[in-house]
Parts: sequence; C-alpha cells; structure tokens
Amino acid sequence: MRMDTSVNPQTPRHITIGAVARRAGVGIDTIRYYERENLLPPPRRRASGYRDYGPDVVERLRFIRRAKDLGFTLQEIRELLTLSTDRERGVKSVKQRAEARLGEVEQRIRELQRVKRGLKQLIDACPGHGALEHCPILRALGGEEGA
Amino acid sequence: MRMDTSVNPQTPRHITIGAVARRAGVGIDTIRYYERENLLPPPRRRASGYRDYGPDVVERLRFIRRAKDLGFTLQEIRELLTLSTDRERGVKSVKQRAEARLGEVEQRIRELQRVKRGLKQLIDACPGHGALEHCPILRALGGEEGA
DNA sequence: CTAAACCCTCGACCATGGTCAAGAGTCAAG
DNA sequence: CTTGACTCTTGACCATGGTCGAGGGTTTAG
Repeated sequence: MRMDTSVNPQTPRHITIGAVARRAGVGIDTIRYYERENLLPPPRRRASGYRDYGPDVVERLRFIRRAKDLGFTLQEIRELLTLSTDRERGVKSVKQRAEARLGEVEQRIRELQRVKRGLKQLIDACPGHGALEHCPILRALGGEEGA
Repeated sequence: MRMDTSVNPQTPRHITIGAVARRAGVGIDTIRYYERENLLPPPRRRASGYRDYGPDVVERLRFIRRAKDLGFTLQEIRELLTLSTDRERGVKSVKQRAEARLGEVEQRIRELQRVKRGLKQLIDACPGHGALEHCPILRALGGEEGA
C-alpha cells in the first residue's frame, strides 16, 4: 500500500522540528539536545534558520527511544548509530555491542538477585513489632548498634 | 563486657571528622555532605569550630553504606534513619520499607529479564555479517514504521 | 617557633538526560 | 497588518551522590 510516500500528505517535504517531535513522540528540546550530543546529524536549515528535517530523522529518533528502552545509554546509542553507518563492518560490531549489553544486563540481574536474597532474609527474620534492638533489619544495616 | 568504652584507647573522646572518615571508610566531604542532607545530625563543635564526633556516627555511616549497597537511595535511607529513632512504631515501618524495596527490586529484575530476552532474540537472529539491512538488531531498533 | 597536617565554609564542578526561560526572529491565517 | 503559534540561540536549572579548590584558621610534633 505504500506506493509513493514522497508526496504523502502525511509527510510533507519540509518538516519543522515541532512536527518531528510530534511524530517521534519526543520533546523539541530533546531533539536539539540530541543534535548537540551528536546523536542526530545537524539538519539543513531554511533561509530563516529553521531546522528542516527529512522524514528519516523520525526513524532515527525511534531507534534511539527503543535502544534507550533496552537500557542502552546515550553514549552507547551514539556508538551504535555510528556503527550503523559503517556498512559491512557495522553489523559485526553492532552484534558485539548487543552481546556486551546482554552481559551487563545479566550481571545486573545477578546483583539484584543477591540484594533480593539479602532483603528477604531480613524481612523474614523481622517480627514487625517490638523493640528496635530486636529488628534484624536495623541490626544488619547498623551492625551492633546496641550502644 | 561493655564496662567502660569511654576511655578506650581505640575510641578517644574527641574524634575529628578525619578520624570518622577513616573508621567508616568514607571521604570527609561525604560526611559533610550527609550532614547537609540530614543523614547525620550536626555534631557538637569544639571551641575552634571543628566537628567533634562520638563513636556512634561511625555506626551510622556503616548503616548508610550497607543500605546503599542494598540499593536504597539516600532519600530512603534518610527515612529509615528517621524511623529508627522512633521506638516501637519504627520496627513496623522499617519492615514495610524493606518489603517495599524488595518489591521494587523484584520489579526491576523482571524488567531486566524482559530486556535480556529481547536482546537475546536479536543476537541469536543476527548473522554477525552481511549488509546492515539484514541486521535484525538495527532493524528491530529502527522499527517497521509501516504506518 | 615553625611547619605539616588537619579543619572550616562557600561555592563550583562531574556525569546523565534532559527541561525551561528570555529575548528575538519567522510564518501562516484572517 | 496584526496576531498567535512557531522557531532560533544562549544559558540556567532539575535530581543524584558526591568531589574539589580557594582562602582562611587550628592543632600537633619537633
């Protein structure tokens, strides 16, 4: 059904930063921020100085949003975007980045599971009433705060 | 056993902020920062204006460190500390905070496991070479914006 | 006494990921 | 032409958890 998107009334030739922001679901300031941070290439400008975007930027912004949802930092996303313009060599590296990120995620899950076990032990041991001296949570956190 | 700790050579009567920092394993600036942020009560001062701490503050700092390791924010720790001075009512609330924190930790673990699955799928599907157009990682991030 | 080591306050700065305000220019509709 | 909505740049500000420097005063050892 998408026979000709170039003259699509939904995607006019010149779209301003506001239109981009609405389409991508981000704030205008966020777009300018990403440009400053080299996550978006500087767009061409109209005579007035207004930024004049092609529709590709909306894709790029969605890329950024999804990567962010997967826990990539903007720094990592910047690297992914750089790689993705490097044909052929890019794919290998992108996969490696994703694998590295996976390792980090797994590491973080293990850490949190350790924290979870620690909290659980304390909660199970805590009667929920009585003197503070008998609260295992405070005792565990404070050490021997008997004094 | 604890007959007289006040003249213990290990814990002199007046300990300066530097001594506290060494004993608790934190920086001097951190102690002053915690004081500003109401995590530590303002100590009394010597005539010179120097902070003059009792040994309790070291316990309190260790409490803070352990709670931080369990993933509590300073805000949450501040609340725990406030509660822990509220005898009897404190224990109940402390247990509740710990339970709430446990819930957050479990939630975060679930989120990360979802992220992990997402990354894994992409990595498994990626050949690691070839044209960028065929890289499922970039495709997934960039999305099908068919609409 | 002197010098080193310590302490004081105040305020600036780091990264992260934006958000907002001021003051000025631009664009589209009526 | 005017009005209102939009955009421009610059620079400040938010929270988080500190860290560091400047420019003083204090304490302690020799």
